Amino acid sequence: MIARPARPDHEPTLWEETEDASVADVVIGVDAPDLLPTYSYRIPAHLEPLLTVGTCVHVSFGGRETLGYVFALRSIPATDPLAGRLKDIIAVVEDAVTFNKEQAASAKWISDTYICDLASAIKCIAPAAFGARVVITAALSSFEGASDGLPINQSHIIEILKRLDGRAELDELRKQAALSAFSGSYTALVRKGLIYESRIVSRSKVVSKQVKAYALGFPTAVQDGKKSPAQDRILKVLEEFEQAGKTPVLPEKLLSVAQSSTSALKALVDKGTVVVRSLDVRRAPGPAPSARSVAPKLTAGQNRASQWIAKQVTENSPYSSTALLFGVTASGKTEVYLDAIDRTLKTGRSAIVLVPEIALTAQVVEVFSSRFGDEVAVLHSKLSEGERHDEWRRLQQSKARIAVGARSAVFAPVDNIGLIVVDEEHESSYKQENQPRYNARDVALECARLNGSTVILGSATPALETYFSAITGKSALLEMPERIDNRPLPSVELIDLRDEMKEHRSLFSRRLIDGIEHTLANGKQAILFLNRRGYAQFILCRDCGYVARCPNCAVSLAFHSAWNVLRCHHCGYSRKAPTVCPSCSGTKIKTFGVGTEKVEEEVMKCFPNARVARMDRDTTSRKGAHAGILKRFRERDADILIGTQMVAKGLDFPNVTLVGVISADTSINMPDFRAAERTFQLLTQVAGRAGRGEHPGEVIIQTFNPEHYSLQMAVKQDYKGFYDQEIKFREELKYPPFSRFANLIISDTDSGTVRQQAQAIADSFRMYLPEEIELIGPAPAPLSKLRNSYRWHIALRAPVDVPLSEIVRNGLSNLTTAHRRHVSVDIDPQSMV
DNA sequence: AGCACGCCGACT
DNA sequence: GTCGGCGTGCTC
Repeated sequence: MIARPARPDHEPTLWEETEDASVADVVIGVDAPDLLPTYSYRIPAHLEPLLTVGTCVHVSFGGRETLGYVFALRSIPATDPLAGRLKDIIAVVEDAVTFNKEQAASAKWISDTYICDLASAIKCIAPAAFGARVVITAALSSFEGASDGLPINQSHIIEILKRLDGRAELDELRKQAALSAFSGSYTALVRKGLIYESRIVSRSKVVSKQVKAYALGFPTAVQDGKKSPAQDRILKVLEEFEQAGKTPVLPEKLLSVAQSSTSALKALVDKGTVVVRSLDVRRAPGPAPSARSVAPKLTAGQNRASQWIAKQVTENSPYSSTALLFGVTASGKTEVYLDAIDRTLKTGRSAIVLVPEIALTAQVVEVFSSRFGDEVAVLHSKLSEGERHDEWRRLQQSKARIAVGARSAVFAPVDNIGLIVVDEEHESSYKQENQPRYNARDVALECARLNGSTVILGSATPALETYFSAITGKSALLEMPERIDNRPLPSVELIDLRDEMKEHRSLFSRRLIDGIEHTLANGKQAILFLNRRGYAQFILCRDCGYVARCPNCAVSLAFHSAWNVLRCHHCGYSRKAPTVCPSCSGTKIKTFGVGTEKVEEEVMKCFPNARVARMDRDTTSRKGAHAGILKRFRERDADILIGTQMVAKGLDFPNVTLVGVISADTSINMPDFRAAERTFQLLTQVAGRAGRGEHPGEVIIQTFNPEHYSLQMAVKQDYKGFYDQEIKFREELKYPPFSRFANLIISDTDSGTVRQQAQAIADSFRMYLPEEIELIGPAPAPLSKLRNSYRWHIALRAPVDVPLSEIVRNGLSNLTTAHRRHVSVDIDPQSMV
């Protein structure tokens, strides 16, 4: 692709004064702060037919050349002051991975709402798009006498280029020349014609995987008369596939159906009777779907919900609507999703299904694939580049119309979205914890508004905000209060550890030990839940009180026995665990605060015959590890599954009759207004893993806070009881849903500077903040040092009806650029940590 | 982020 | 005069 130089200062002609100019607003793909969201370029007439929203274009920008993405197309009057200063689009880059019109609107919404630049929002939607680069190659026009009589820097560049055989990529040349003022001298050489440039667009390295596949060649007129039954069988099979429109055929498939060998196939290829073609194959994440399942008869509750949804996706389409599907655990929400998707596909539209954990995607995908086959595509962060590329392309080309995945699947490249399902909508994992800090549930609602789609928010324990919306009429409320087959909810029992500890000091109360013994004796399975990984929360020297702390973060190091290391759960720092105290050389080092590793050790000690599986971040880091552990447990190769919150959500194991919560106190004591809600949700969810089959389940929760209302309500599994109490507290203290928060995090490598900055930023905000917005702080952030940065924070609390993001954005723009660089914003934070 | 532009001192 | 060093501000 050769660039034509854009006219720097073109003179307006009469024609241009009377005609409007076609321009494209382009998002520039360079990583730079303080840029406008888009820059406008003139569209040369010959490129006009190629441009739509999302098209990748090659443009000149700020003296450089980069790629950008068309965000909007419009025409501007010749009288517009910009009109005379616009550059032309240099070229169109075809077949680039991009976004559609609705996604462009989503990106705008994300950048406005969560306060990030448009380019980062687009990076969420089309991450692969930014893999492409403009590569400029510089070549010497002539070797002879090229550098005679030139300024020293210019001849230096020429000499370097000669050494590189007269030709090099510009970046390489710049590096080799090692000149501080490279650009000036280089452009002078280009101007003089001593160096000429050529440009290509380098694409992302991920491409489709192609394999050999076979089809019939020209009509089989040539008969050599010889008998070759194997070849005949191959030809017969190929004819059948051809008629069904399913050629070319993969060799494994062809040979297994035809009962032939490769030699027979090879002979046919040599004769030309069969031809080889290449075929894109899907690098499928996970196993192929098992046999197709059929829709079971819906229960009364499922049916009521499905009827309402059916009405939305068929009659009300394309108007957007939202329903909270409030169904107790094991009430069969998945079946309602399947029914809704089926109806959506029948209207010719597509669907997105969000699940909160990667651990759950495999199970959900399995269920969905067995109903919808290849229509299902999977998207989550643990896919390989190739798998992601393939799934992405299948969705983009509408070969698959159901996208299933974690948070980022809300950006699945599907056209004409009819339905978005957000399963376990209350989960905090839908919130991205780095910039842009979007909540996929809220993005889904906005996306549905833009596409005119129906949204189903499913949960047994809805977020307070969601239930509040439903009962105040902002969305529909579909209730399913009964479990499938009217199975009873599990019985839940609280164990008061204060009493227990007086007589029996152990990780497991006597009641829990009894429970596990019974479960094992009956050939059933148990899940033990503890929301802390590692062996111990920290180690302490009994002689001098030394505690190993992270050098980069303000936290203690956790002890992991499997690797015998101390590890920081925030930054990943790790070092060998000491045997003697580094401070006093004492040997009485003790562990405190139990984690899942310790639970595993104790279980093996107390129940030596039980087969144990453990699932937490440490055992699931390897690709496919989730699926492996769950498969082992499902196939009853393990009796007890120990895990962190990944075992609490959505898993469906009919043989589990006992759930033990080792300690309910970790989440209840969090310094956060959502601590009670989190605790209630987590306990109710984990309790819901018990008794999903024919046998009733029981749940044993150990705690030092048995009176706390979130535990009391979890025992009764009474969401509405919990809601009534919690909503009063929220209203009294003006917490969401009666207000909205924005959290400003100020960070700096120096602890003194960060305090001053936080103070100055708070002062600046106070000057501009409308009266109804309350500024809380500044104060050191609960996690006051993270990855070697000291952190302070400022909380802003606003009434629900003010445009919070806009106000915060104004506040930020009034800061000095030095201050601005140290602030990161979290709109609607999930926690203030 | 990069790159142009402008002002300034050093050297032909 | 001309070159190159570095600070500032803009990028359709």
